[in-house]
Amino acid sequence: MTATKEKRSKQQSLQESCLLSGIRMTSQRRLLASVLDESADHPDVETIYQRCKTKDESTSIASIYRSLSLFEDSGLIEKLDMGDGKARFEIKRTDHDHLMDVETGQIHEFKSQALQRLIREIADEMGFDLTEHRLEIYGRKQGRTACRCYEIKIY
Amino acid sequence: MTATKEKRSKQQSLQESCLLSGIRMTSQRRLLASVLDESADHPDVETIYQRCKTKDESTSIASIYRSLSLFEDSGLIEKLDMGDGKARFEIKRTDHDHLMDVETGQIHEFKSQALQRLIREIADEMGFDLTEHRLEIYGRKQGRTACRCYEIKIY
DNA sequence: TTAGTAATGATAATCATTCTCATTAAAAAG
DNA sequence: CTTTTTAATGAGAATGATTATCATTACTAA
Repeated sequence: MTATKEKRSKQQSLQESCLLSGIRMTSQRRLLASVLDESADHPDVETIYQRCKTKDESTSIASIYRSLSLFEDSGLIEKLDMGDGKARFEIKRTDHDHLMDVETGQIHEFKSQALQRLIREIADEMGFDLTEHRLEIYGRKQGRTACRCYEIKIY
Repeated sequence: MTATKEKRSKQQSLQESCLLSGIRMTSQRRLLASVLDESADHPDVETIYQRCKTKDESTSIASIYRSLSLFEDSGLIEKLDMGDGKARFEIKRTDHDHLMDVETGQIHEFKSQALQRLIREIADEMGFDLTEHRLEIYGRKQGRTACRCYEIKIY
């Protein structure tokens, strides 16, 4: 298990993947793909929209949603659910999962071959071919004391 | 790893857990807790609301949301995200996870000690104390052929 | 009982996402 | 390289799940 801190490898850009998937590439989709290619974090739709708008003022949020869905349906990007009501996206890499710091909200990526293998085995034992999985681990940094705010009543 | 098909064991009802957690129990919360106690499936909020309404016509959807959040914040129930926009709930049992049949949408539960252990280990290796985790496996029943609809072009 | 506080029901407000539709751009056909 | 056909876009309206507001009701603690 190794934490992955390095920036996304540009082995195959999302733009290229789109072409290989036979997705008709328009200037808007090219822009969106490039923004996602350059995002090493896990931006929500509004953030993605703003990043696109920086490069092309005429960007429409409707097209962002439409294209994100298209890319997702083609299996090129992945939707993350981090508890808040907002969808977050990243280029799909089936080789890693996420751990979220419950105190700071920071998202950490990690890879575990053992985990990937075990999940596949479980699906198999249940008579299913694994399509994909979604795992989010929530944790608190060790050595930091839990400090939720409790109301203290003084008598 | 064993699939759990039996109905929820009534070892400790949600109603009891609420009392132990110091939650003030009103008739509405008692009703909601009993409805969840009797639900062996993974109902969404609207369904939960309807089930409560059957037993008490005056039930308000606002209170359902409020009480579900309260129970969840107290760690007594768990919110599931199955891809559609609706939150689904079940009484929290940290000992099992879910596999979703991508064809039928049916949710299967399973237990895996190995998986629980591995997730805890991963968090630990990354310097975190595991708070909880959220795992959904998606799969296709073995022996069933994938049949997405492709447009076929005839020349 | 009687404050004082918290919970409820009804409904309005919010917010992420999806839909509509007129316009524009791309692909196919000539 | 125009014309025709089809798909994609932008703007904004519509939707639908969830949350907030507020007057009313039900607990709790003296």
